[in-house]
Amino acid sequence: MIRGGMTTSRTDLDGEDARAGAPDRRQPGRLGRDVIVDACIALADREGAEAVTLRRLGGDLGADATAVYRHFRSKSELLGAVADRLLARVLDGFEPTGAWRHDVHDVIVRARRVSLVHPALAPVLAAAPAPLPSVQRIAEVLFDALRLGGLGDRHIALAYQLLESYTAGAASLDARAAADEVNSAWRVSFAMLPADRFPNAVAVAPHLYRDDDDAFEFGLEMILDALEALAAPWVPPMVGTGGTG
Amino acid sequence: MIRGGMTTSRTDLDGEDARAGAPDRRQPGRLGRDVIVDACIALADREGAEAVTLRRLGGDLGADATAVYRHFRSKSELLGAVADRLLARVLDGFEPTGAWRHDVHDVIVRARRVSLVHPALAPVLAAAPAPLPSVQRIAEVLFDALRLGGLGDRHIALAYQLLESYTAGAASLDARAAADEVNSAWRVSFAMLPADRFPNAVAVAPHLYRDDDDAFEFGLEMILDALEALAAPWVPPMVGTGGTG
DNA sequence: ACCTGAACACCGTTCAAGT
DNA sequence: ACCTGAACACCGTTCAAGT
Repeated sequence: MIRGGMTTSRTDLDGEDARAGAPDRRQPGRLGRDVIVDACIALADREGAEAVTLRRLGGDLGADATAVYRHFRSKSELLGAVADRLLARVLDGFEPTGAWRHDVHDVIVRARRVSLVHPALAPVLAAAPAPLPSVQRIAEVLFDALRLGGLGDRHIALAYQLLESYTAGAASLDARAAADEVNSAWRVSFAMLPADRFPNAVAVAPHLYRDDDDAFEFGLEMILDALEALAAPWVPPMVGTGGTG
Repeated sequence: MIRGGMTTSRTDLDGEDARAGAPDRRQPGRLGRDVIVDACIALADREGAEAVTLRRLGGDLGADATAVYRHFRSKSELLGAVADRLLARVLDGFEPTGAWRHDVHDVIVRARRVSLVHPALAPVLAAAPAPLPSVQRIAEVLFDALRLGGLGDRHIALAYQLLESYTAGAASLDARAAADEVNSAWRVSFAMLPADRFPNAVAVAPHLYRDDDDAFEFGLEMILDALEALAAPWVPPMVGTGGTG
């Protein structure tokens, strides 16, 4: 039974925009949401996401494990605040150039980079009851670029969901390969299949799970190609000039 | 410390291909891998993936919670076997038509369908030390279709990873919206943003997170379009015939 | 050869009690 | 107003002991 009911829709997460003005008026070092979120990120960076337990966190903060409950309603609300803070970095220093394809590429690659460093992030985003403030800001930038690309509202929405799914999926699959030896284990596993029943797998294996960044880049370009063609299907045929690899 | 060392590469999972011949020579109803996997799936279908604990499973099987350890080295090995069994359904009744685009579409949609019913599946797949047997069979079918589409080995590998990422990402994002009220909560959240700072979000919101299947279909068609263009960039321009919606 | 049962080392969360 | 500490109801896993 969830307490449910009066959540209204003021996002429940208090985005607080990092807009200078007095982020936390307490003695420095005392608890407060920001300090807890900081400790969370530090702990995750230091020992991995699975080390983030309330007891460990309490230890790092010099407080009881349950002290966090004075500032967050649950662990998942805390993780939402953490994800929001991390995702805010995606747009740090981003300036739209007006070249829509370049801008979409840039934002997506930045988002992927953050997701790769914090693989536990994607599930938290998906589990949130409403889009995090930082996700909304990223989405707005992407919407804008896609509109500049010539897409209508409906296609913008669909294109955004495509980019979102691809980025989330790639990040969660690539996260596994952090050790990088997993990728080669998967590749070898395909390579060693019986060639009579798996002829294609054996042939393709050498190219499988090689460089995650290259593979992501390839997929992103495919998606951008398709979106470009969707916006401008009358593009001239370009006969004669060289094909692709 | 993982026991590590002599795993060699015989996949560690004993795919057992469901090839008729004596799947389990014990008294019917006695433990054995198959019976445990069955109970796992039944339990997950009945009460959701988070209900699958060894204690609950032991209860359902009329055995002690730790009895599973006589047949699986760990819970994650068990979940691997469960995922393998579920994914085997993807190719049930599939017959390649030779029309590559249709075949890829068909297999991906089937995979998505299975993933949607069992949202916990994707993380298990990604976490596996080697590709599950059923994943290898699905991959072989996709490789074959992509080759028919005119792609070379390297592009087949990259296209496969693109499809894999997209399908996994979409499934994990859509899984959240099982209740369907989450989708509209996200949509409303975008719609209610201040129009001056989020003009595009407000305009796009009505089309966002509408129908997961439609959105997935759109993205898949985009990807297939791009792959088709990659294989045959010399396609005639098709002037005059109607554009897209 | 297979299973049990107690135990270990953890979890997130609640709530009365402290200051 | 904020924090503590004990307690609750769980986890996955190990291992000696049973049959």
